[in-house]
Amino acid sequence: MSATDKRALILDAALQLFVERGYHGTPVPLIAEHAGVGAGTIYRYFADKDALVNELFRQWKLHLGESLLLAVSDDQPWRRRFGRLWQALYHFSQEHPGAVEFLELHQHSDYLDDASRALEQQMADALFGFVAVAQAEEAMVDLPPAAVVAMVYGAFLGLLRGAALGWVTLDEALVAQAEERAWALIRR
Amino acid sequence: MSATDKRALILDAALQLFVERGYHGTPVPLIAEHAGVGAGTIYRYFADKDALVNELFRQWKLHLGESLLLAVSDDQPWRRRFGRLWQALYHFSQEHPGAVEFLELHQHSDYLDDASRALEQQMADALFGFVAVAQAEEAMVDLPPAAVVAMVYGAFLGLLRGAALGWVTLDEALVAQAEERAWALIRR
DNA sequence: CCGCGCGGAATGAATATTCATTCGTTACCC
DNA sequence: GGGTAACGAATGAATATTCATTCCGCGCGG
Repeated sequence: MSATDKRALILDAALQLFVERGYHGTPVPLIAEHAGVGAGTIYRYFADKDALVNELFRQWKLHLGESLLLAVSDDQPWRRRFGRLWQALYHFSQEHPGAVEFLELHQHSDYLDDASRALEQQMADALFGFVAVAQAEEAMVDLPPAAVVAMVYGAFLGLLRGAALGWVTLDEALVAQAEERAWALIRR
Repeated sequence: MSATDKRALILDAALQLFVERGYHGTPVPLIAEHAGVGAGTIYRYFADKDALVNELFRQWKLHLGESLLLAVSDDQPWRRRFGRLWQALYHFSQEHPGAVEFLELHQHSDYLDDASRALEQQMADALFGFVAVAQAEEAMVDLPPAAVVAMVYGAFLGLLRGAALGWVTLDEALVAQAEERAWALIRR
């Protein structure tokens, strides 16, 4: 097993546990156990628990950000670009279970460092920019871009949360219907 | 100072700290300090930290649930009933800062007891029922009621979160515009 | 080929710290 | 003065982190 494998095992175990129990609710030795490594091994790869969670945050924030920006970058009608964004969000959440939820965990984030916060701001600004351009072309409702992003992203997170609680079953059909409604939310 | 005052001080301090730092991230002595009481005093009013957080949860869940159901109970057109619901949510979040955020903290809730979970289910079912009736009268889009609630509530929480992060400024005007858009999300 | 020895990786028990909870004492009210 | 409420230092359990030791793979000499 290569070193990078072990590092990835630790990050994967931490992701799952942080989502299930929160950062402060997850003891480091439990992460080690789930990753199948010794507790000390974690400290060969990460300076401390804070460094681990920040690296996890940046990794997934970057990955998700890239996926969303890629989805939106084509030169297409706005309705279609929005559809690609919504679908990208859905597929990302299915391919990487827990990652989106983890990224949203961080209201409670004494532990996020400056680099992580800067990255979050950067990703947010990119989305705000997307909305601003659509508004300039009169394709999107004229609210503050941040409010548009907040409502759409919030609606999607609500669905994820409902799925996690067993209130709804997310499948292609429901997500497609939800996409229609989310578009109705923001179309001009 | 009466005993109930002290109890309320503890609950208020705990609410604020749990929202800022999460349950596991908040030491009991810190709650005591913020409440202006001794650490031991907390244990005169609550059996342990778990009992405290569960009581807090039930108190606010019940309070919010009552406000929302009251808003929706009038015999009015559906658009108007929805508007009252949305406004009730907004005013509640402004009058009781942190309470709505706190209630949403509890994905990570090893610590919620059966009574708290039952109450949450009950409140959710009441909202689902409201949606189901509106759907039966063909006033609301035909998604699973839980999905409708999840998206609308999610959109509102997104705005709250955006406000907390300084991305948007919530005021009457913005909330009214957002209400329009949220209605567009769910109207038939 | 085989076995020996070296260096880095991994380990997990031991340590230091943090935290929930207790309890002996003090302060206050009637 | 007796009883109740409050306090916060003390206690023990839980947790993050360290570190002395073991393990493992590889090269080299016989």
